[in-house]
Order: sequence, then structure tokens, then C-alpha cells
Amino acid sequence: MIDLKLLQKDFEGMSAKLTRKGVSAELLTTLKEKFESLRVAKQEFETLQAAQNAMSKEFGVYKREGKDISELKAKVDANKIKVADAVEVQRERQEELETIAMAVPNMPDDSVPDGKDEEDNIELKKVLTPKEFDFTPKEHWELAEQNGWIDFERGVKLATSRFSVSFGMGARLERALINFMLDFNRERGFEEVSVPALVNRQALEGTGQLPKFEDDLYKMDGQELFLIPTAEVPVTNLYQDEILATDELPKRMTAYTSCFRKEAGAAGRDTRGMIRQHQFHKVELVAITTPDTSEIMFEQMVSCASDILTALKLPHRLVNLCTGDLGFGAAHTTDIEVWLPGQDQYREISSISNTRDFQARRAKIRYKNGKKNEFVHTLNGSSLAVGRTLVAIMENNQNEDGSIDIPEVLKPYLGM
RNA sequence: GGACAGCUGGCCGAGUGGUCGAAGGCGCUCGCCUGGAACGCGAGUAUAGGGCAACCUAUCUAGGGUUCGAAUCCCUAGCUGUCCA
Repeated sequence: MIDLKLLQKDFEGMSAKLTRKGVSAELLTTLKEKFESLRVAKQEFETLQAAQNAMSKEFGVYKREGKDISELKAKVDANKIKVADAVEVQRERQEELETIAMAVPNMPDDSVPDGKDEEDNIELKKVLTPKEFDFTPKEHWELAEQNGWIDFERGVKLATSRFSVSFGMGARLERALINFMLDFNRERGFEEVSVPALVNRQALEGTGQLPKFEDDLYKMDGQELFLIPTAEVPVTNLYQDEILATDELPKRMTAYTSCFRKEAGAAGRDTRGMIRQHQFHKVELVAITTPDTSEIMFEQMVSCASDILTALKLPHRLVNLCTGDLGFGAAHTTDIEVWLPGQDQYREISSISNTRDFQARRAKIRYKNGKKNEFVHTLNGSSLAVGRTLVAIMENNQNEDGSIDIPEVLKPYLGM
């Protein structure tokens, strides 16, 4: 959530930043007014409640001393009605404010380029040069089927479209990749955690998926539980509503989970193959830091993900997402795109974001800065999307006969 | 699935309608004591919000209710434990 106090203090500054994310100045003005009117309502309630408390105390004294209470009772009864009204007003205003405030995205950093969509993202650097093929490289679904690694039809039979099944070496490679990534992350100082794949509404509000993006989530029938779209949700929310000691920070965690997305807005995109599935494996990095160290952590997380690709000898590039492509909660994001020779283009395989205090404010994750409690910074990033990594291995390591070379670093994980 | 018991501050634990934001203990912080430490002694020690000082509001698992007034009574949910299926 954006800082509503800051909005009061520096309306111009915040409005300039949020306009770049398509938030209108009118909405922000409304928000500012609602915040102020909530403050007034709170004060009114507190004044009335203070009177009520004082009179109730007096009531006790009267009773003990055996005085006549009828006059006091009349006063207190009258005030009680006022208190009830004030509570109602306050609740209404609170709700109005939250409805608006929870749907406002994070402020983009100044370093985020303006832009409409991924076309406007800025390439930061390339790592490893794509290999020249002396034949036309195939796309991964062709290779996957030829090698018997992935069965797209049977996935659809079991569930619906955008589900697939891995067999044999395909399945083993997925498992090897997950283990390799988790080990790699652990060596970089990220503690492995294993978390629930179902979370409640509060968790999703904490990280920003709700209330705005409910359409893309799978919800349990008749229960306020959702399948996680990313491990970022359970892992970040581990510390929801907690005040962490400074020496506990930074918290660095890595988790492997399945992720579930309806892909409601992606009809027709990537319908073939396993680029865009409703269920996919992902190894995630999450960090919780003090505000002054979050950018250092960000660089470490980007390096971690990029170095995994380098270890797998997969060419990739880093791009700085533009305002139009930036996610709801992110202040800035670096995407890592892996080279897919079959598709003859770079495709997203990881996304690393610093949300600064945006999620911390929603999830109430704070730390003790001396005597004061302050919001932490939270960061998240994939390292990596497992299915897409497998796709990249297939396409980059293919031979003319369709066979695929196994990356050296994975061989120990495959007993080779 | 059924029955019962419980959920209080960092931890343990007292508290069954008003003087309880909460005794006592442990822990922690500071001071005294000491060559240094332990022991002992003294003081302090929840969180959030508003004024940003006095002070006020909220919080004893969560949500609702009764009452002038709730940690304390009632209802619902969650969790934990014990027993029975």
C-alpha cells in the first residue's frame, strides 16, 4: 500500500510518480480527502469514547459510595448512542478508504523507464552469446515430443488446456533443476523453506495479488483459500504482522513450489508448449531487509538468478521493466530473459522486484530501528521458472537429430 | 465425527463484572556491589494510532453480543491438549 501520510505531506511528488503508472490525480485527491475524513471521524469517536469511559468510571465510584445514579445513567445512555454512531461513521470511512487505497499500485522508481508494454523495456546487459546452429533449431514442443519428455495431450486429458505431463528424463530433469536451483540459492545464503500451496485472503492482500487480481487466482469452492500464484505469497507473508529484530535481518529465503494461475488475460498467447501453463514449478527467492540495504540485496538476487543460467550455459539478458510492464507491487523490476533459438527470441524466465515498503505496509512487516518500528523492504524473484528453464535447455542444447545434451552441472543430480 | 479442558505481556503464570494494560516470577536494560564475574540490592521493561507534551483511544486468540462498564458473562470461529469413536 502506498504511504497515505506521505500523500498528505507530498501530494505533488507522489502524484507525479503514480501518474506514470496510470493512476489519476483525481483518484489521489479523493484518497487524500478520504484519509483526512477518516482521521476526523477517528478523533470524534475517541473524544466520545473518552467521555464514555470517564463516566463509566464515575459510575463505579457512585455505586460504591451508594449515591444516586439515575442522572448519570441518563447522561451515559445518551452518550452511548453517539458513540455507536461515531463507530459506524468511522467504519464506513475506513472501508471506503481501503477499497480505493488497496487498488493503488506502488510508485515506480525514477530509474524505471516510461513505456507501454514489454517493447519499451530497456536491455541492461547480455550474458553469454547464443550459439550458431548449422541447422534450423526446433521449438521445444517438437523436441519434447520427439524425446518423449513431455506429453501435452495427456495433461489436457487429466485437467484442461495448459496442463502437461512430464515423462522419464523430462520429469527427472525437472527434479534435477529444482534441486540444483535450491542448492545454488542455499549456497548464496538463502535458507530453504517449504510452505503451503494454499493461502488465505489476508496473505494475498499482503503481497498485493488481492483485491485487484482475483480473476487470475484459483479459489477453493466455499472456502477463503486460494492456490498460490507464486511462492512469493506464502514466503513473504511468513512474517506478516510481526516486528523483527534488526539482527534478524536480512531474511533470505528460497522455496520451491508449484504455482497456479488462471492466465485469464492471456487467452491465445503461448498456447503451444509449456511456456504458459496453469500449473508450473518455480524456485523463488524472497528477501526481507532494512530499507538501506534493499538495493544491495536486489543486486544479489539478480546475480543469483543470472548465475544459475550461466552455470547451465544458457545465454540470457537482463532488462529493466518499463512502467507499463511493471507489476502492481514493484518499485522496479529486472527481468531475466533466456535465449530460445527455436523461437529466435529472448523470453522471460525470471523476474526480480524490489517492492520497498509497499508489501510491508500491507502485510504489516516491521523491524525495530532503535526504538522506532519501521516497515521493512521486501524483495522477490524467481530463480528460476523450472519449466521455462527446461524449455531453454531443450532448445539451446539440441542437436540436429533432435537429441539434447544434458548440462554438466545437472549430471550429478541425474546420477550421471 | 463426539465429549471435555484451555488459549493472558518476550516466556511462565495470577486474575470470574469497576480502583486491571493487567499481581508475581523468569528474561532483558540501567545503576550499586566486585580486581572482574556470579550472587545480592535498587530502578525500569507490551504494541499500534492520534496530539507528537501532558494526555487520549484501541488491544488479555479472532469476530460478534450483554452491560453505564468485560481479561472476567454469552454466542460463533480458529488453534492447542486430553479422552471417546
